[in-house]
Amino acid sequence: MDPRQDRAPTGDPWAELRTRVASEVASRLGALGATVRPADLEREIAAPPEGMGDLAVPLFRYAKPLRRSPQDLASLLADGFPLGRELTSAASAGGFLNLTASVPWLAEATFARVFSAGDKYGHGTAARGKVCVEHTSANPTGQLHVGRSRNSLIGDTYARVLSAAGYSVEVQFYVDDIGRQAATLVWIWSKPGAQWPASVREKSGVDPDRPRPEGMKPDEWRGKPYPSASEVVKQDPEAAREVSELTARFERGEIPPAEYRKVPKEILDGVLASLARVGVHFDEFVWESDLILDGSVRAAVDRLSRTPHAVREEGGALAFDASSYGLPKDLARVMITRSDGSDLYIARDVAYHARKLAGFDRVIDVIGEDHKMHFRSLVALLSEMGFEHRPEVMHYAFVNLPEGKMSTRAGRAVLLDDILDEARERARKEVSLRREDFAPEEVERVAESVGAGAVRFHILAIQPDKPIVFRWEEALSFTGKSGPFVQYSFARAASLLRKAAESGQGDLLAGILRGETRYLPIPDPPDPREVELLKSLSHLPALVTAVAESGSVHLLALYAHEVSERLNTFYQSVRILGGETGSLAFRLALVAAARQVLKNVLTLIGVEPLDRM
RNA sequence: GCGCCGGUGGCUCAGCUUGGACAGAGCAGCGGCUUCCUAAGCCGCCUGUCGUGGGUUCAAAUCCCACCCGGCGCGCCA
Repeated sequence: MDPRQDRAPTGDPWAELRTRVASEVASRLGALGATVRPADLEREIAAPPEGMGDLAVPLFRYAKPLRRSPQDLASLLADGFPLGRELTSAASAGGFLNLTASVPWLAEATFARVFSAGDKYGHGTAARGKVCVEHTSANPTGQLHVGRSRNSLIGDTYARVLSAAGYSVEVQFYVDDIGRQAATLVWIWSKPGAQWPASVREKSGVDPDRPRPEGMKPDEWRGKPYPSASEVVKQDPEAAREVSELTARFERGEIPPAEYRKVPKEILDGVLASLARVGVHFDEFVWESDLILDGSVRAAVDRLSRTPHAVREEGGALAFDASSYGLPKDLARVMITRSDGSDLYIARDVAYHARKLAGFDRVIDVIGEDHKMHFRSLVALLSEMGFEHRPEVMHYAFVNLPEGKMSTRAGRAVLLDDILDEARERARKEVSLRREDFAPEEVERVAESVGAGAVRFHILAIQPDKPIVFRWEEALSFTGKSGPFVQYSFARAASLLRKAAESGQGDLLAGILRGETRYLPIPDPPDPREVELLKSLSHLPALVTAVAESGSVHLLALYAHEVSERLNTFYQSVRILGGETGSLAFRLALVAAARQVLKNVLTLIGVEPLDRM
């Protein structure tokens, strides 16, 4: 009989207790004459300051209607509060009812969930709907810089969290292969070298008649002529005409998609290779030009042109008056097509979102804050077309450099590839210094992983709303609040468990991992550092739920740091193997649970858990 | 000019949604810890008018208003 089958508990260890406390308090307040909804009260339950228990019920708002002081109410409630097996004390303090959880109960509740759910600990148990997360969607015009990759990291992490919360998630990359930018690059590369404008040849340093140089990524090589070519297109009307002609021919079906997309595809592949280094992957690529070729864009424009707020401009361009959708007056005119009848980006975006809304319960876009207005317009257009649910958006602020805005054209951008390479170099030095026992391949593997972990964690640990001023030294930190610190803590736990198995505790450990933790002897009193760690471990399920709700992915990184810190403090202060026999099982369980929690949260934030580093 | 977002110790950031108990971390600085489970660690010390001013409240970093500073945006680019 698998013990996991035996009433395997799931979810948040605290959930039931909170509900019980809320209903108890509500009924007691009710007896005093107040009308209190348990659900409201449950929401109000907070965490008291350290050392004052685990759950705090604020009583201030009930004081006035009951004509008693909050302090009185708290003492009244604390007196004879039913503790059961979960609670060890109920105390009144400054208008709060503070409840302290019993450590044996919490240990049992947490361990049972961690070990029965394993890699799924913290994940939601109910299946939710289908959600589409679109992120990155960078124009295929060259290498990704760290500003752009903030989009990828936030989007990727959010997708992981939604999936953990029970959604069926599809991650999409929208490839704009037909806008002016990509078209410019397709245009320049469609010409033999002899026809390249001199300025492009010079500035890009690319000879298109030669194959891609050894060791150069395709996104770098293919992207090199972009700034200068785009300059030419801006200056020279003939060049601009050629670009328009090229896209027009493609839209008429005169150029096979595979041929037209050759260059964008190569750039995309290069970008994807870089993103893969930081653990970012996609399920689906939607090529913008397909939406044109299959008629979706035309259908969307037709539909929009027949809506009451459609406006035909003087030159013949189609616009849309969005003032009734709450857009600021001077921004309310949204342009949909050009005077020459060609459609603008938003027209194609509407077609794309129409398709997504039809196929998913939730549609989430991760886009930069510079697109806020665009998104609002998009939502207005979709509503006008009659879509009932709206796409949701996660905006993030830009990553700037100390010397100003990041700009590839101004040569002021930090490329994702470059920061990752530098991170790997530094990690390699650290690893070789510390681990002389590692084979060269392992040094390499760990260095890549630690470097990527540092970069990924650094970007992710900051609230998306906050502009980041990017500094190399900070992004490459391997200590303190960093990815490698969390990886290190995980490796340390993993190492200890290996040692435990080697030193004759294999059976004990195997039992713990099978979830046989119900009658684990708990030290009495437990060390406060054991309790702090245990409490952190118990908080993952509630956190995942909250982040799935709010999109505050940075909280996961901060949580990973908190667990690591508490694990290290605990680890440093007590002896686990070869310590007091009475506490061995409990401490091993703590380490095993911490290892599992760190693994799960690292996976959520896309940093690789390393068994050795 | 208008709109949206940010402004918390020397630096980088949590906390603000749902006001509550002394505002928390990391880095930097200073001082300790390794015959012992990975020192990428641990312990201690130092540093704060929570941009400014007003308001609401028993209670404001958190809510409201005004202003200041920074970022982003403001119809035929994406």
